[in-house]
Amino acid sequence: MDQERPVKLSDISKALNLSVSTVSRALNDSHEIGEETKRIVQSYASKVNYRPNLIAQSLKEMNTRYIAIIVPEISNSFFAEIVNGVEFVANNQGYHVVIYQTHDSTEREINIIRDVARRKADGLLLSPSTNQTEVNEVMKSIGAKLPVVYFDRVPSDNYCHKVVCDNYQAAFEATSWLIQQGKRRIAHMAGPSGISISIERLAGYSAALLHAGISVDPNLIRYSNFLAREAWDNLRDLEEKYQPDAYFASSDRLSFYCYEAVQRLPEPRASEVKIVGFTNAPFAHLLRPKLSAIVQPAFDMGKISAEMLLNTITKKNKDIEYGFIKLPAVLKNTE
Amino acid sequence: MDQERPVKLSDISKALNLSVSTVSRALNDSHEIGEETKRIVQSYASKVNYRPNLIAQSLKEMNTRYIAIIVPEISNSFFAEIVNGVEFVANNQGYHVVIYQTHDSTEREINIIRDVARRKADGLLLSPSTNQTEVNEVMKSIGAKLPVVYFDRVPSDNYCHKVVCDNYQAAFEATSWLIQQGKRRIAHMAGPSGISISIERLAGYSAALLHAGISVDPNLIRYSNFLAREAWDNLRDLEEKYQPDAYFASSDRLSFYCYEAVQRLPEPRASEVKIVGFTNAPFAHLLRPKLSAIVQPAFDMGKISAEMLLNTITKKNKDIEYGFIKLPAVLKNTE
DNA sequence: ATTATTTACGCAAACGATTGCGTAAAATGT
DNA sequence: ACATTTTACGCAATCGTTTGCGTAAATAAT
Repeated sequence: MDQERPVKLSDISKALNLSVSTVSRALNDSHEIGEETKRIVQSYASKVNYRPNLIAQSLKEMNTRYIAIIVPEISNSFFAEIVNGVEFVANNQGYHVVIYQTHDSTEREINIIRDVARRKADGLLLSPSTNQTEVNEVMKSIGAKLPVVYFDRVPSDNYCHKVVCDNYQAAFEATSWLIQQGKRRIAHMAGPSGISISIERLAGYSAALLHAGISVDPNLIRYSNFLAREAWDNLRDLEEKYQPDAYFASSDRLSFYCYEAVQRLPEPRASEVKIVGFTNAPFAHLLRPKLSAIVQPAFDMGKISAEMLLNTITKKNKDIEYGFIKLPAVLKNTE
Repeated sequence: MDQERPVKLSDISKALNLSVSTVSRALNDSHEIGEETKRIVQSYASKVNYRPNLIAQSLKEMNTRYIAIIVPEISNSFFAEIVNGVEFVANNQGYHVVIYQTHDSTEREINIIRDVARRKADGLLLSPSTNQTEVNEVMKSIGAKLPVVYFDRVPSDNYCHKVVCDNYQAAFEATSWLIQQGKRRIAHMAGPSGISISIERLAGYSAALLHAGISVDPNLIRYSNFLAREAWDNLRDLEEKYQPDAYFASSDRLSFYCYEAVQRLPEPRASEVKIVGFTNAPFAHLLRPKLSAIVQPAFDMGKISAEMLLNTITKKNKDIEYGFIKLPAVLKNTE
């Protein structure tokens, strides 16, 4: 019906016969405006439903009061929980959080990072995709000014803020538990090689084996990028050639793929092969036989990441003290 | 090291001894700029990594080239798939998608809607929370101009764009299947009363019962908002007093709560009670005993929603033809 | 050769807000 | 009664773009 455009300051100023600057100051409760005028302006503004145009505000103030978080996949419970943690602290401090997902595509990721920079988000939380070097290039080319905190998958250098869980320790515990269950041919379904989490988890896995006097068999270690196809091929090949008696899976998705593959095996293997995997899926504990789970403190990781980010945003001081937080993960749903 | 701020048009104009307007036009490949000048400007711009400030651009052009989608919970597979569908078409048309979640809080939802409006998103995809009337108020108060498409949960009036699945039909089929399995005391775990999906699913459930000559027992119908607590209380109460022989669950979460509650029952009930629920969880089929699932065409719903939205954004013509799309859902994972 | 047109650029005004500075009138000080 | 401060407001610049219009020089038309 009434295609009324949003009301702006000049509308109010005309209606009230005041200057735009007076209206602006009145709405911002400036001390240089008379009480009476303030009342008039404020009541009129709320009557006509005035809302400041954030685009204009951002342009003037050079900040946007929102932070962006880029994750591979929002449906992944681990990342979803991280987002929740981020929102928890950001919202408390008056920041909005906008969420982007990359679907593990470097191209999309770069596209998004560029966009976030050009839209002048006040900060960025990033779990970079497989292609670290390319992403690094982009991060450099966006002309600084954009505070970043990396989480989960993090760069190796120390001149950035990082929040992770103790992947080495978690992998060590998980593998040790499998060994303790009598397993010795433990396959490791790893994520993409080269990224931090894969490297650390592999190290923990290997250390646990060696610690138990079991030699590390490279044939039992399989890297999968995030395509389902690769994982399935790896699983089939492992079953055909090596028949592991346990699987240690390095991600949510890999855990479920493993589980499904094992369930399809003929008995008694289907119920003998044990699986432990990284997963924060809230309903993983409903599975029978059990899927043992390394649960990461995702919510806390999100909270801490956001705190670090907001600190570096608000702190104008140049003495950048790069933070590196490592939280413990716990092994759950064992019998 | 070098805290170089992003380069802007005036930097280029100074360096090249040209006016800002010439630089702008050269970069936009305007016909009124000489080929030679264009080359110089463009090559210099790419050398210094110039990226237009989208805040300034948006302010001038009065559009932002992004759309927002607000969902209750990103970790819910149903919504995650919808988001994927939305991204699929939006990205193809040069729009970015930013994702917000409300955690089913009306307060957060209103907050976000206001923010989206003030940041001048070009459009909004919305699955409104429980509190329809309050949200409606807000939607009216933001001064039109913001195209909206509702999906999943939709308002009852016909003066808006809507995309849903055929909840009535799906509920009818699901309930009929349970009846066909010999169940007669079928409980319905419904979502919040009053919202579209609850109403339609209840209607389908009731119709199926009546169609089979079974009377509808109000005691077996339980509404739960999105707090786990309510669902658990309802489930316990149902078991204590009525011992249903089947459950029809109206959402992802309720499906899993039901499943867990039933699994905890003593045998033989635990394996006799059948459950069918709305869920798009990718690993629901791994559960034993089975959880039968009504799977919604979420990706397509997202695609269609985005198409409708982008149509109304680009179409300047006033003849607003409100669309109402209803897609079929399928019953899967039955035996 | 004179006029008409095109080419290639610059000036300045927008977009909607904030803010430093200037200045009348009112209030205060002496 | 006169100087000084305070109060309460308006003017205009600014944030980084885009774009309508004006205009000198170059080219084309007659």
